Amino acid sequence: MRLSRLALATTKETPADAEIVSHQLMLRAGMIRKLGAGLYTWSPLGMRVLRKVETIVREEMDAIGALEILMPAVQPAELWQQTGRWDTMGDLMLRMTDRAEREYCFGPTHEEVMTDFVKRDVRSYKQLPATYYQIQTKFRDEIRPRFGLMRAREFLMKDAYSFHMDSDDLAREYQSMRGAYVRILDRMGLDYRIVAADSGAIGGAKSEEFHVLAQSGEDALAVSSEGSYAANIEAAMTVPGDGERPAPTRELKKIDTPGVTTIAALAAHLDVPTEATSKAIVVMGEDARPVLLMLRGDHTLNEIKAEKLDGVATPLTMADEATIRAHFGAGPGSLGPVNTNIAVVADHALAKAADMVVGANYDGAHFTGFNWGRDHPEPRFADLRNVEAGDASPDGHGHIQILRGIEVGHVFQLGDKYSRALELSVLDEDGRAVTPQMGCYGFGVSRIVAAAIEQCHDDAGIRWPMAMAPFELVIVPIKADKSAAVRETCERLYDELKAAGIDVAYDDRGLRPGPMFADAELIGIPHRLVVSDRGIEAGMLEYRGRGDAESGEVAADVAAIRQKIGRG
RNA sequence: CGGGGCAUAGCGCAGGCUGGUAGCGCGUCUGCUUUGGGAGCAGAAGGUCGCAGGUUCGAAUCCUGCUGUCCCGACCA
Repeated sequence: MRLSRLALATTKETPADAEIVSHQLMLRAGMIRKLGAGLYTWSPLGMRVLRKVETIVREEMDAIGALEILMPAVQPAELWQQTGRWDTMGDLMLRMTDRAEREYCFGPTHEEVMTDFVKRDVRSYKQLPATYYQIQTKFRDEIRPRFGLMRAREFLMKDAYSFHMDSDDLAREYQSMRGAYVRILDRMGLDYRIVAADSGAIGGAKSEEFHVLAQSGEDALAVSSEGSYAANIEAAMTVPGDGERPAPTRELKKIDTPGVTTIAALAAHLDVPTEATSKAIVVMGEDARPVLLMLRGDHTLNEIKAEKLDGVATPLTMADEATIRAHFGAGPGSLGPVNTNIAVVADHALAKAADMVVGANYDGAHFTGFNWGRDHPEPRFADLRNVEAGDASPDGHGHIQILRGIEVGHVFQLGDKYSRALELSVLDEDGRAVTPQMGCYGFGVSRIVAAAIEQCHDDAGIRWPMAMAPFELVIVPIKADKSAAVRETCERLYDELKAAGIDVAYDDRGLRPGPMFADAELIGIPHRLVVSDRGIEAGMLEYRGRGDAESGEVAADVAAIRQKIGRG
């Protein structure tokens, strides 16, 4: 590609409304332009990157036998009503009405349409298993779109769906798809982790997420320092800990703690470490009565774990102050298990605690010397808290480290949630109707472009991994307008490199060297060749890799160049 | 949806308090000179100051409403 024809639109200045580096660099490099909140146009330069990602994804999907299709972006409401998601999706779904007042949505995902498609054609076990995928634009009306493409409302996603006669075959395909994702990310050369995940609103059993590691990542990942355990912090287990609970040594004693409503203030007031205190959180139960959740003072509640507790309302709802006062006689900050008949669920970390500090259910008072069994019946113990750095790893090897990640892929074993709701049924070998098991597998095509930049950039701009770069190599002429030799050498190299299958850019824009170098670095081309009279006289070109500190040389012929850039 | 910003030339910003000819930098265009890290000189184009009302002789500026957008929170592949 001749850069004079690419409509490059780079800028020196960083747009004011771009917060994270990938958003800033994509705007500066002219890869995308904002149309509205969470809506972006991809420029010719950006499209080159997007297409490279799509190509890798498509190749790996095809390689595991997934079949490409393309479903409508606009979907009738009826299908969504059948699975109940027309109501449960809420405002995330962009809804619209046609001229006949029929209701539609712009698809935020495609389980319903996919299942319906299979239902029309698949009748026999002989037609399964089958895996379909598409690369398509989704729209999710995010409450708060942000960070450019990282959390856009309209985005490009590869979504795949598989159908199976039984869960063993689903598990097999799940592993196959997981392997394809590993190969996709390996080919892209990104540093990533696979973590156990909560399956969230989509439902289903086993699920794992693929995260590109980056400091700006929105997700926290709990990863074992020595073992293989890795989980999204939302789903990461904590280890109960072993040993016996010490015997009580102190009497239950009420103490005045006026104005003390936070753990930090309580610990300071009593001159004890925060882990010697406890915190009480009141959530609504399934029967409209509240449930008291108790954690060690220095721990934080994992709301997903809390929501899954038997007896706790879904979605998790914090009790308001009026409800709390009605049941406890005190406000938040002084709550505890003593003298209540409210159901108590305590985190494992409190199971081995003795002589605890708990709220007294009187404003401005706490108890010290609280002991389970003696001062309150043994509560139900459960895993309620967020895992923290330094915790023992659940797999028994090493401790937990917290990493930040950007979720770019998610694989689920869905089970029969959608096939059952949409009455998909096929006949097995014995002629019995079976509801197929489904898997679904998402991959954020546009998001991974941003994620790659978050992981791969420097002060000068983007440092694409080779597989994602808009061009592999750029030819930069020096004083081309003065030197026929420079022009001829550039043209010859450009033609020969193209013929050799190298994705080469030729900067024929006639700019001064500075802007050409700056643009090449900003848009992140991995290899650069500089053609000048003084090099031509020596039969050499200047070569510099995007990450190199210094320029080197390479002979001015295609074989030498190919060797230099690892394409020999 | 709650809280907080912002909206003036293609981009980044000043001006606003104290109402009176709309400015700066970058970019763009023309000419000449330049050509190894975002050139110099000279000239030029480009703005219903987000929208709608109001106050006023007069509004970018003051008042009211609306819209858009960004940030924090809850939510989320």
